[in-house]
Amino acid sequence: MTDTDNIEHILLEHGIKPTANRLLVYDALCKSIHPKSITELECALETIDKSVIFRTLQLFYEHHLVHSVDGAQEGTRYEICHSHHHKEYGHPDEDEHIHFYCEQCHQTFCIEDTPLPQISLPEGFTRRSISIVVKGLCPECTRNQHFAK
Amino acid sequence: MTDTDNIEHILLEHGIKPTANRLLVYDALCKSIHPKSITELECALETIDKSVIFRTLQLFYEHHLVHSVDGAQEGTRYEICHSHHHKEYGHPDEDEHIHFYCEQCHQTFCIEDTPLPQISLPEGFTRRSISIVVKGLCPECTRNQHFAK
DNA sequence: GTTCTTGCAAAATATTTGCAAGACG
DNA sequence: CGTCTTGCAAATATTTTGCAAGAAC
Repeated sequence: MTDTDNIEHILLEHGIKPTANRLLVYDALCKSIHPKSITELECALETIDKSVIFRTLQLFYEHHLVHSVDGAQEGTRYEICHSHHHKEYGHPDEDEHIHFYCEQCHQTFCIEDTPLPQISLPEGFTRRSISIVVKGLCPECTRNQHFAK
Repeated sequence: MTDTDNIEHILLEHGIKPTANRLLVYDALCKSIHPKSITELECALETIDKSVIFRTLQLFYEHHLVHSVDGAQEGTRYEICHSHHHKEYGHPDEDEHIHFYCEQCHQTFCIEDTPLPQISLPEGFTRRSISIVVKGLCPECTRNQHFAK
């Protein structure tokens, strides 16, 4: 599905020149269930420098190829944007979804089942994206919490 | 309103010993419209070391005295929690609200008018807090954007 | 005296930029 | 050539911890 040719095609569609590094970064993001931080990507892609990863993600973000997730610790995380994107500023992507950050095990989960709520902003604000992060304990840590009592 | 005696009272109510530094940090947060980062607080409170501010905010957060806002850049921001708090884990605070982060001027706004949407999580997750950050352009930057065209 | 808080220093982590060499067209 | 991309180094920024001195009780 997401083989090299495919990714190449996707990048081109978004106006990004498909270099080898970019294909690798995209691929790594695709293969992950959880959104990934720059550091994690750096570990997964030992051949690529973090500055390149940084600039790649920046590029991807500008071209609506990834979402950014601002979990609390360990910096921003990124994940592939699967929807059709909107080129005009002010149109949010369609596949944005809620994230859950576990304060115990520090993992970020994608909550895809729950629909993104409709949020109306006061006059004047232009929306580009939305980030909803619920924090607390994930199922496993919730269970452990109970045992601890 | 939020004079020293008052703040002292609030801290005590939340089980926090009201030291001089803590009163100052609380006071600084109260006086700000926008949520503040550790760095900003460090500038505003020149007498207090950032490690103390860090630990103070951590303490406040644990005791539901502040919310944390994960705007993209410049790290986490904090703001006073005005609602009654819930001591049990899993009860979100009541006065949480949406934030807007301007990607142009990098300012974080509190959107208090818009009600926080009801969000249901899958089974097993325990919620502690929720952070909703809409990103885009603030009214002023939106206006400038138009002129730029 | 024991515990908690503070300030300083410093480690650990994350983000961001400069620049020269190389790839691409 | 001229532009874009890369890798390395390094500057910045941010978060976090260790520890010893001092305050609080």
